[in-house]
Amino acid sequence: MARPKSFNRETIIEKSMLLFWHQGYQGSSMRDLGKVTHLNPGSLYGSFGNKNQLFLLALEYYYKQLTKGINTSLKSSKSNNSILNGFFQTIVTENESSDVKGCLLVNSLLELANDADMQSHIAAMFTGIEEMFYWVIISGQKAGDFNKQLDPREMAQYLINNYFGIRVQCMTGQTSDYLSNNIRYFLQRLI
Amino acid sequence: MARPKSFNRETIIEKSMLLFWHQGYQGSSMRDLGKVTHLNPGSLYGSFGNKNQLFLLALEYYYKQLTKGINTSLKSSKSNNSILNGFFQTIVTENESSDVKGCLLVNSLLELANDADMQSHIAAMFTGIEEMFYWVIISGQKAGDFNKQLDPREMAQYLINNYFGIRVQCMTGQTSDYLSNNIRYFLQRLI
DNA sequence: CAGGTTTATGAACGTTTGTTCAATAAATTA
DNA sequence: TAATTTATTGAACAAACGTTCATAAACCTG
Repeated sequence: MARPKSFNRETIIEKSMLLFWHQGYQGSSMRDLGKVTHLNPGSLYGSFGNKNQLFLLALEYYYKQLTKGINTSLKSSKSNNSILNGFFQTIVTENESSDVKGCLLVNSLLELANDADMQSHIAAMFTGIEEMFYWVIISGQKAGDFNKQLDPREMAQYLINNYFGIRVQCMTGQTSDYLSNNIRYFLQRLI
Repeated sequence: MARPKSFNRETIIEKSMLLFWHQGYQGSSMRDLGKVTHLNPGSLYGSFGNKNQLFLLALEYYYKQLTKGINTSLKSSKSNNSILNGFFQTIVTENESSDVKGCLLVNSLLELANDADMQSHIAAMFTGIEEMFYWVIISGQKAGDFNKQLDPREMAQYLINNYFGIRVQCMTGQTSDYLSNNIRYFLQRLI
């Protein structure tokens, strides 16, 4: 295969993802991406096609990272409302430590609202998150962690709605206490 | 004052607002704005300064339109949960009829996350909306429309959170039924 | 109608954008 | 070592960006 590539593909995707997350799609130029990845235009285009394709890889990478935590929690023996609590508290902690940037999926959904292809990709990821919530709730209702009178599908949609809300609130510069309080409040309404 | 302007200032701001709402800040070029307003660059710059200032006027205009409905409802004799219902149902109806575009304030908050000046402008508007919710709740608790055991400030923050959620969901192409169901569900939790 | 003042026009400016490509470098294979 | 294949480099491209400005047009005042 002649000369091998001088970089790790996933590392480049991660660095690109972080820039897109921080600056948005339109706010991240190919020159910016070149700087953070230490790659020249030719290498970026040669290996990733174009800006749009690199962005899709970044979205996919972000989605995997986001859902990794809750998916491993699901297989553990933790109580189901502590799983949800952990998921949302991670968001608060992350928001505290790093520069403000919310959720890459939500940001991108709103920024690229007129790109049908992008929309369907992101919508599918949100369905994945809702499904994750759904199974936590189903298992939580069996274990007695959540109110059994409420419809689990509606509860999952309620959680997605509040997930979006919290992610937007992260962008308004609210304190961690404020966010935690919000989370405690809407989670409490499922018990 | 010599030659008078050939356009109505507010009309231009409204048309610009609609474009920004539809295409985002970065997605709306000065040439696009020129087209929808039927104004040449010189006129736009002469009367509105630059793109950034025109955008701030558009935000302000949008905010006034958004809060107009609920503010007049507040002075009417309608029951307080029907005021909230009306507010959210208007969003669903609007989402149904027009092209998808969510909430200009939320969209802009996420798109321009690194612009501190913009952030503080938008954050102030959100505070305004929360305050609106707060007074509906206070008056609703007195009238027996809402649960008196719950803290009104927390309830208002809960509403803002779900407002953000619904506005994001509007962008995912959900049906009106889905959105209405979501709204019914989170409003129900205040009773 | 003449003089003065403001507005409208649209070509043009310097940047920046996403992207391409010929030239060079570094590996593998024979 | 020579031939071949693939990767890296960075200058260059056309298009689009926000913005400016000299000119022309239109109104008000006297």
